[in-house]
Parts: sequence; C-alpha cells; structure tokens
Amino acid sequence: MVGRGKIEIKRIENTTTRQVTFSKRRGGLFKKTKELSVLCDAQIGHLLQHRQDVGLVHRTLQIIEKYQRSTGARILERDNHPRETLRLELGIQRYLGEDMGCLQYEDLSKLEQELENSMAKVRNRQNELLQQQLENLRRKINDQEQRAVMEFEKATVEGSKAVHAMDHHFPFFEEQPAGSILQLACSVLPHLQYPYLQLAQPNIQDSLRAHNHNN
Amino acid sequence: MVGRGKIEIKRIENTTTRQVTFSKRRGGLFKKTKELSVLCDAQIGHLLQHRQDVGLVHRTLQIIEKYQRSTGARILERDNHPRETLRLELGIQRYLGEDMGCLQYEDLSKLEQELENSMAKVRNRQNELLQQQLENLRRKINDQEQRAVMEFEKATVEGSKAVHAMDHHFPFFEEQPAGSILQLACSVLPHLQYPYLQLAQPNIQDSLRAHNHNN
DNA sequence: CTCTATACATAACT
DNA sequence: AGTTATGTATAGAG
Repeated sequence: MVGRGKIEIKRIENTTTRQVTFSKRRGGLFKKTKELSVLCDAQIGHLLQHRQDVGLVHRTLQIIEKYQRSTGARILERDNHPRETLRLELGIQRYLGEDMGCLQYEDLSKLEQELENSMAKVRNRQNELLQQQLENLRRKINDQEQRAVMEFEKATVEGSKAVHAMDHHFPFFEEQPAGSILQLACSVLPHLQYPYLQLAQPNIQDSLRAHNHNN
Repeated sequence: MVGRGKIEIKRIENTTTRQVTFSKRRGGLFKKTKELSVLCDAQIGHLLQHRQDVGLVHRTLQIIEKYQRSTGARILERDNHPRETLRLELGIQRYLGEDMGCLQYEDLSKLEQELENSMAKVRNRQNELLQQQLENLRRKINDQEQRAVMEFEKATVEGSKAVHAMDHHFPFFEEQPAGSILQLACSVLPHLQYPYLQLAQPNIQDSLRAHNHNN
C-alpha cells in the first residue's frame, strides 16, 4: 500500500492527493473484488460513495449501475430496492388515502375502484372464513350431540347423571339455517372473533345453552 | 496476487483451496476498503456472499450487520431496505386483498375497517375536488356572463353581433343547485374527467349551449 | 497520464 | 493458524 514511502492511514488533507488516491485505490479495490468473485464464486457488490453524497440514493444507484455495467457482475437483489421501496411506499400511502393533494379526479376514481375491489376480496374472504368456522362449529356440535345421546342412553340405563348429559345436547342448532348459528354465537358474545375455537370454553357453552333454553 | 507462484483468475475448483482463498482475500479486501474509506473520507459498504446464498436476503442482512459491527462503519441507507421492502410489499398485498390465506377473521375485520377509512378519505377528497372544480366552473361562467352582458350591451348599441353575444350567456346555471352544474357537464360529455379544464374548449361550450337551448 | 521503488497481499507449504 | 517467497498495488515523482 505504499510504494515510494509508507503512508499513515488517516484522512488525506490535500484535496488533490486525496482524489488521486481515491481514484487509484478504488480501481484496485474493484479489481480485487472482481478477482475474488471469480476465484471463489462469490457474489460481491460494492457500494461506494464520497461522504458528501451520503443520503443521495439516486447517486448510489448510479454508482451501482455503473459498477454493474463495468464488471458485468450481477449484484444482489437488494440493488433494485431503493427505487422499489419508493414505489411501494407511494403505493401504500395511496391505499391509505394519504397525501392525495397531487391526485386528479381521474386518479381518485381509479383508487376508489381499487379500494372497492380490495374491500370485495376482503369481504369474500371473511365470508369464506365464516363458512368454514360454521362448518367446524356444526361438526363439533354434531359430535357433542352424538356423545350426549350416548351418554344419555347410558345414564338412563344406569339411572344416574341424566341431567348432566342433557346439558350437552343442543337441539337448537339442528333447526336453524346455516348462517344463524354463527350469528347467534356472535350476538351472544359479541367480543367473539373465533366462535369455533371459543366454543370449547365452558362459559360459551353456558351462554349458548342459556340462549337455547330461552327459545 | 501471487506469492509462491502466480495464479490464473478463474474459479478455484478445489473446495478447500477456494475457501481458504476466499477467507484470505476477503480479509484483504475489507482492509483495503477500510483504508480507502479513512484515507479518502468515503462511505463504502461491502455486500459479500457466497453464490449458494444468493437470494437469501436474511443472510445478506446478517453479513451486513456483522460488517457494520466489526468496522463500526455506517453503511448506506439502503441497508435497511430489504426488511423494509418486505414489510411494504406485504402491506400493499394486504391493501390489494391478496394472499389472505393466513389472515384470521379478526385481521380481516381490521383490514376492512382500514379500507373503509381509506375509501372515506378518497371520497372526501373527490368531493373536495368536485367542489373546487365547481367553484372554478361557476366563476368562469360568471365571467363569461358578465362579458356576454357587456358585449350584448355594446352590441345593441352598435346594432351588430347581438346573436353571437347571446351565445355566451348561460342563465341555466344561475337557477341550478350547486351539484347539478357539474353533473350536467358530466352527463353531456361522459368522457369528461376534468370539466373545468375542458370547459375552456370550444366544443364543450357548444355542448353546454346546446343543452341550455334545449331547456 | 506514466513510471518505478517499495510496501503489501497472498499462494503454496507447514 | 503460521511462514515465506513472490506477484501486485500504489505513493510519489516526472
């Protein structure tokens, strides 16, 4: 790293010397980088910029693109991200309905349409989920009912625990159209987001039973 | 780059040798990088990974973090972007109502609410824009009307061009509630997204005038 | 820019 | 991980 005299590794104050050194060493660095990547089959990307450029992502991209062109090296996937990130950030901002000052009526209509589409998809998915949970709920209840019937028969034969067995029998669910069961579960316990999961809890069974008894 | 014999710059096939070389040269590269950054007051970041790891952003981040820790160097802003990008991508996907397989009912409700909010904002902004365009439209028409009156008076005095002056007079707009004017402009020319801007065009004035005459 | 003496990096070997 | 012979990178000069 020296040549005609050793140098101390500290900031070179003379501007000309510093720029010359920068140029020379950058060349050497790139050469070594390329050699390493070829010799060892490694992916290497350099991000190199003068301190005064810090923060200028655009400039960074230029440097990277130049580096990519000059070496033919494919740099990391990360390289396209600043631009990409900006695009995504703007996209999110858009969907959040923020910073709409620059949008024309036309743009807003389009955005509204997109939001409408998203809303439809979300509601579809919500319905799907509800249907699924409903199915689980019905299956669960069917199982419980069968078990209850068995227990009841067993109890009457044994002449004990009959009342307990009845507590597990929910004829209400047999007579309702599909949608109502979940609605019931939700209206009885509005804070319930996962009726199926929660149904396993005793207190919910109690609630459902109470509702059932009232009807 | 040699020492005990020169080497050709091409992939080292012997795995052990390749790994040793990688390790040594990487050290040298980092040393030179650090020297350059100190000597020339430059910001340099290295992104370095074995080819088999390509695509594993997580691993890349680990390398970068390790590099940052070991050198104390602040690497570029870009360093946080992969994580950020992922977050943003997921966010966008969310607002587009895509890939909802992993969302629970609870999440969907929240998303629905957010979309509802965005929609409200967008519609508010649309209304704002409409109001503004309406205001511009009214002002424009007022100006034209005044000019028309002046021209009409001038014309009657001069005994010429009276018919032409009347063409610029739109009493229709005076009698309508605020919303109707824009609706009219839009219904007359449905392809119009910017009634105000377009009103300056002669053909639209013609259309409005025609509509006015029919009523 | 080029040149060149010299310090440095490192390939091969232990 | 250490050693060393040798090729490279490069500081300073032209």
